[in-house]
Amino acid sequence: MRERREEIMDAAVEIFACKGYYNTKIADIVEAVGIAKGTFYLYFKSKKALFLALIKKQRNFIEEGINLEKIVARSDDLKSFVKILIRDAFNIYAGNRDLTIVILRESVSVNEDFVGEFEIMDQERTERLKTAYEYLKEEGYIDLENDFEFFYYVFVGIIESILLRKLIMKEQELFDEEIVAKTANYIEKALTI
Amino acid sequence: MRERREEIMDAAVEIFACKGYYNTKIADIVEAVGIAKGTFYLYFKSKKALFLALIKKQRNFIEEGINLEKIVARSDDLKSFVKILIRDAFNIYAGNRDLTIVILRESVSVNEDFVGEFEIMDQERTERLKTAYEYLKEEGYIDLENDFEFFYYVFVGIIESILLRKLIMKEQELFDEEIVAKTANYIEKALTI
Amino acid sequence: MRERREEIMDAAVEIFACKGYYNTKIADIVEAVGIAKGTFYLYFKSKKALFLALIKKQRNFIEEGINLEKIVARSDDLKSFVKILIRDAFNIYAGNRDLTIVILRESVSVNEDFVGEFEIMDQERTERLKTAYEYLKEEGYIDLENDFEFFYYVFVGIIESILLRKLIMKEQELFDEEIVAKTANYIEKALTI
Amino acid sequence: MRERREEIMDAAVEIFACKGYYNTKIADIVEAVGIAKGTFYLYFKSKKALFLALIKKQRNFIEEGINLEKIVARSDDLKSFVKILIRDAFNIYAGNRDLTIVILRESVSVNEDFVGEFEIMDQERTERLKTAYEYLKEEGYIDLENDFEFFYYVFVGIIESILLRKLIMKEQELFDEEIVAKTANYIEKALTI
DNA sequence: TATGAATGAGGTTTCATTCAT
DNA sequence: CATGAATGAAACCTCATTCAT
Repeated sequence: MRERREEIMDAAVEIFACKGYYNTKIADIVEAVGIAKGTFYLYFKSKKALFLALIKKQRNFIEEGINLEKIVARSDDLKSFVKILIRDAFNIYAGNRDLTIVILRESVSVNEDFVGEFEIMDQERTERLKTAYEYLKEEGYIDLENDFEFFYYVFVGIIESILLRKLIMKEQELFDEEIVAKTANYIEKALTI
Repeated sequence: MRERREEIMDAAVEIFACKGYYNTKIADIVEAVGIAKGTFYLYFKSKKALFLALIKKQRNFIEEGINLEKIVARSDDLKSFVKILIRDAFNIYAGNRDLTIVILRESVSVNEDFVGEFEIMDQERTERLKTAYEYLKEEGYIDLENDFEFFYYVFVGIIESILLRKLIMKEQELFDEEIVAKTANYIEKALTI
Repeated sequence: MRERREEIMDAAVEIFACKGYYNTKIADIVEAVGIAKGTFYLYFKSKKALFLALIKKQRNFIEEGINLEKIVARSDDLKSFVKILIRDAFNIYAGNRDLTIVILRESVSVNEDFVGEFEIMDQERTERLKTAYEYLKEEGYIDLENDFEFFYYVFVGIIESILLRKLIMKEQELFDEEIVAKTANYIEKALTI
Repeated sequence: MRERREEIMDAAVEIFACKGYYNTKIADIVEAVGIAKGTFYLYFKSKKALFLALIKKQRNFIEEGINLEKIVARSDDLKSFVKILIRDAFNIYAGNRDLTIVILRESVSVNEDFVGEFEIMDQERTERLKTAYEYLKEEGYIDLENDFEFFYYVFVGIIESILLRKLIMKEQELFDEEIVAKTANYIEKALTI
């Protein structure tokens, strides 16, 4: 039997993705899981704690799914680097579609309860991108003129834009190789002189 | 004296931008304006109606502030077109910082009350971009291989990414000519072969 | 120009008849009259005061419209007495349909603000009926066994039952001579040995 | 322990009977029961829903308490028929004094939320009376001249008139055999040639 | 007289959380 | 571990009434 705690998180993610954090009631979640309200509080001390656990889960997925050293090892130029990075990223997101939707949406909206956590997530992403940026610069793959700020905007902006529209349309095969290639292509062009 | 209705909208925008839609109470708004609760309901029949009015306001700003025909008339190539478009867009957003934050954030989160309105806003943006896209293609400024889907992702993604980070840091001079130039430059490169 | 105060009362009666006392807002009334809210309070010190004025108005209609001495003078037996009384009553009610509906309905429902007034109205009616009852008994038109309590139930019950159904159906010619005759007939039979 | 839902209905009936629907607040009801406000909404989704449940309850009492076939079986003539019917009716009403008061009062007043339900109640009563009327006519107990409309007015009017006055005076032994006999007697006389 | 914007007490309803069983 | 009835603070909204103009 799967862990009760996991069960709750899965049900919550599905409902959060559909109705948003504020419009999801504890009653909705426990009904979906098939447990009593009191039981929920045996596993999470509050609704907020549940959401924090979801943020943590997504952070773990990303940490495990994106290994810059491996990507560096496998790539020969800017294009291949970007492509591998994007493929890895899309794999993580497609494999956790609802969780990704939830985190993406709520991180953009404002909730003082979570703002600190989302800042940490963003810092982690910034560090990963910075590492990548430094590597690409050292290798001469991107021009010295490029500053990190816009490197970040291009990467994050294009990917999040695609994620938001693709994930929500619940298509099968969201991120096939063609989309990966195209995305990588546009980002690479933006970053090349 | 400024219109009471405008006063309420302005106060609401400021608080929504800071605390989000759900965490903002009518009590917060009326306190900020310095009126009684009942007075609020003389001007808006509900909290939802207030928010719909804000969406409408932003739609009007955009409609008035972005005139593709004028941009076309003033531009000679892809670079200048993108630059003028971005300058206009940033001007609108910087001139209505809080409103832009509010709309941007809540449009990403999920609220069944507004989802229809945000879809309309997105359709309007899509149409504007489509017009631009067709123009650029006809003029031979962008390659025939470029499909509109990614044209949209690049434009919207990069701009929204910049907006979200810049607006929230409440700096003065958010969108000076240098940033406009840089943004235009990256987008233009992404869209050129 | 008709008296403003009368105008307000007339509009109020129409709306009260349609929506009931509690569901009628001062806003409804002033809108119907075409005056401002403040103006209402120049003529009535409160919603309650308006309703009390309506009760008073109905009491006056009844007092003016039903003259037992005249009825006695015109009648020869139980049947003719009852018939004249009922014709007079129906004339009053049909001539003030909405007001009658309002008073009838609210007198049955409970409102501690008006309960005293309605008790007075009922006492007045009881006294009128008692006078009639005594007269009929003296003349030997009704049997000695008949007690007043049931005399009252028969008269009031049958008439109110007819009123409630007839008035609400907004027919023309509600109380023609045939209905008067029938009503009188049934009441007369009930009261005869 | 009695069902919580029943407890709430009983308390509500008592207060509605005393103060009327509009003047009764949820706060009054929960205080009477000794529960918190939220608890009320575990059992009824709104004040309106509570009232609809009370209407339903009264309809059930009447349906269970008045069995025309049994009355027909037990009666030999108009007088006995009317007497049994009235005894049964008075028993129901006396056994649910407050509920009867509430339903009677609010059915006369106007509330668009319940008007449909009260129309159904009236239709059911009309059908019951129609059945009785047809039976009495077939048996030759009432004259052919009698039309149903006035049969209804006489029955309903006299009974409701008695109910309203007797119930509200909160006497013990409201409907003893003497009152039943008298009521039956007057109605029977009204319906006989 | 007349106005109508403003008031604020008071109503209904929601829902995260608790706790006795 | 599990339950689910109960809680009550806090939210949204209404509307009779006031008062400065």
